[in-house]
Amino acid sequence: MTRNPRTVVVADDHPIVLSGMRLLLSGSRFFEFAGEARTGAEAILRCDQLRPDVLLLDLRLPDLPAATICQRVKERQPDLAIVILTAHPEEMAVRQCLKAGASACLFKDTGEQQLLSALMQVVHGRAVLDPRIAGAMLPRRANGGRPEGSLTDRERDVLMMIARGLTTQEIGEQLGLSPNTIKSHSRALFTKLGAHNRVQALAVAQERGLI
Amino acid sequence: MTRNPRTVVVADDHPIVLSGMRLLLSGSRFFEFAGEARTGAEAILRCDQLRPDVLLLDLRLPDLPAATICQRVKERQPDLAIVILTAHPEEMAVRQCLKAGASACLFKDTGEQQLLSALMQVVHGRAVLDPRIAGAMLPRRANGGRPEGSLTDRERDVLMMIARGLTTQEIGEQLGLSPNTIKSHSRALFTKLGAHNRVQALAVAQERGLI
DNA sequence: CGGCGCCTCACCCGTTCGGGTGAGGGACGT
DNA sequence: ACGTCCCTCACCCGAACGGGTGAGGCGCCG
Repeated sequence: MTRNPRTVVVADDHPIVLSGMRLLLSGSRFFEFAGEARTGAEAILRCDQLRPDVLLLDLRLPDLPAATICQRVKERQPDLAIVILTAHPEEMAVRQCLKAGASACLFKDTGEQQLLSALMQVVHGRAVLDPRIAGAMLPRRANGGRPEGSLTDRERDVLMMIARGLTTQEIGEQLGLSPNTIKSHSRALFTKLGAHNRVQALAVAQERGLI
Repeated sequence: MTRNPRTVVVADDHPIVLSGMRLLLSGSRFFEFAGEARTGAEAILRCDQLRPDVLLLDLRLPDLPAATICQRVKERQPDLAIVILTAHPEEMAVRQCLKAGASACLFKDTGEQQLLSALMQVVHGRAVLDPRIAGAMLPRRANGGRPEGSLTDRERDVLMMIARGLTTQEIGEQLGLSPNTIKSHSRALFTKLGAHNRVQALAVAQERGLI
């Protein structure tokens, strides 16, 4: 319900990424490109100055290790969400960042919509790990090795039926379940997709190639 | 179903736009950033060299009028789709470009997903005009031979915004209209599409290739 | 001019959705 | 055995949606 855009600071030594992110964020009504940094020191400074909601942090900056930056920034702003961006999966560095308070880790080849949706999830308090690194990151887990943030079987069922234009009631009949159950699954998948309603969920799912 | 990605050449004198487009296109499995140009002459050259499917063309380039570029390029490659990008709505220039064979005109503040969706439509042979310029572009016609049962401009606008996951309220704000008006358009297009709700409308529109 | 289509907006009403909370049972791994 | 996750279902409530009806303005065509 918070209609104010979340402010984002982007820290990356590649200008092309900065401009790309600026464009990307300016295209979303949910986010605002608040500032940029090309070094770790600058990133810490910008966060102090601008008090953003999110720090988008390149894993490799010329001056400081990303984990150090995470730690420093988190000391000052525990509520800041940190999203790590990396070109190559460097397990150790990523693990250290997560330990230091980062909320998410994404690859630089992540699609725009996925990136936005991941940011959306992060500002809603969820952690997001790129599937390609999530496996290495989480050898544990009680569930069937399902990647963080992906949908359960039931949620996928419901998503498909939503995509076909069925109402909650109809989906319940189709699956032989109570409408309440369908609503539960809907809510769950909306949260996972960072959507506020079923149409947004479809938009996100489409971008992710889920449907 | 898995087609080859459509190749795109981007012509713009703002590097930031080029890099933004490169990032955007590389995030879509439907398109490939084939090349870039900073001048009109370079754009024509690149199209000759690369034979792309789409030319994304800034309305204002330092050396040549966009309409001239459209004409030159179309002479050599009639099948090339040209999409005009503009920061400000310059009616005359846009009109000339369309007359010279451009397939679409979009504003530079167009969101990523809208832009991609517009490109998608263009490569499928449809014309796309930004709503803000479409009005000025088409002062003609009470019903300019619109096929029976097809959507009006406004209805299409609303449909697109519905597809992006916006609520009735948000669409109204976006278009500067009352929510009541949006509801009227929604009802109209639902009826035309034989849908009972917006999700069904999207399903139908998708089947018919409207989006 | 008069009709028609489109765009605009209003009000009312019932249904559906989205969000919050709580809870029980089953499956599985530690 | 315990924890965790998933699936199931319930109730409540406010917001959004879908449908009906009516109406004024505008532009175009006959």
